[in-house]
Amino acid sequence: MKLLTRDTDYAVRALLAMAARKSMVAVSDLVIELKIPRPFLRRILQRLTKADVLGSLKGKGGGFVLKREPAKISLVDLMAIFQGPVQLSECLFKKKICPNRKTCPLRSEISEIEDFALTKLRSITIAKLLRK
Amino acid sequence: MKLLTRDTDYAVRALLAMAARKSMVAVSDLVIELKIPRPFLRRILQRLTKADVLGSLKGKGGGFVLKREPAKISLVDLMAIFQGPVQLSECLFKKKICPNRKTCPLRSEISEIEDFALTKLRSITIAKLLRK
DNA sequence: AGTAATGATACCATATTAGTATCATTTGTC
DNA sequence: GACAAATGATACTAATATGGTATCATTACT
Ligand code: FES
Ligand code: FES
Repeated sequence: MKLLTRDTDYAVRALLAMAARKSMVAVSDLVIELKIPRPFLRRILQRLTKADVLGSLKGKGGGFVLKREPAKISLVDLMAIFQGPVQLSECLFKKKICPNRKTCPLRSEISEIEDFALTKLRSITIAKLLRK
Repeated sequence: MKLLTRDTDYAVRALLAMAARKSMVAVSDLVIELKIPRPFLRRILQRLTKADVLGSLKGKGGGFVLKREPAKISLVDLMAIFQGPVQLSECLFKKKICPNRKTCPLRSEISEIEDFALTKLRSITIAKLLRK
């Protein structure tokens, strides 16, 4: 089971590169550095901009900048942006097996897994990854 | 993120039905009870048979029976059969970010998530689900 | 022999993921 | 103001995974 999709993966790499520079960067530059297909990377950065993780400047000399602190960008955030919210606790069996969700022992186990995963994933931030 | 795929889901339901009966059942009967498309269910049961969870008997009066104890059939087992082994700790970033896996702080966090999930999922067995 | 079952396998349909292409809009520079 | 260099928006194609179907061979009971 894949935990991260490729968008998320690329987003992390791009953010790491940008966090290292701190200044406005054009996609062209990042493409050279990261070797990610240009239009694909563009779309990813645009989504990050919409999500307010990046800021952008149009026109000549424009590009993208980090807008949020690296310590405040975690894997869950990025997963949420590119893969939808991390929720493993959706009813596994679509009501066929457990009659009511309140007393379902399955749900409680799954919820624990989710909580655990969320905590861990939240602790992995761009800042943390940068320190290496 | 979907934790279980539909095959797994259906497998659980079928196994529950079979565990309740304990005798040889033909697909036709299960189809009526479970309302799962017949050829699809057939393929699922065949895979379970290959995995030695079920036994089967060909020919008239044949069908499938539970071969393994309900307490020894867990969600991880079924996930492994239908979705491949549960391993979340595959290197997330394909070597681009962490130079060497041994000292990777990410890996340790992810491994913890995986261990936790595995333990929980292993504890959910057909027997346990049946007790309701 | 005939029939009712599974075994094996190939096939089709749909959804998700990965990646591309294009045109509009903004902005700095001459 | 014209031009060039950037992003914004969006629509499209390709590849893969999932969900589901169809078919024929094989086995076994009657
Ligand atoms: S599995 Fe859905 S409520 Fe228990
Ligand atoms: S993310 Fe792959 S080794 Fe750290």
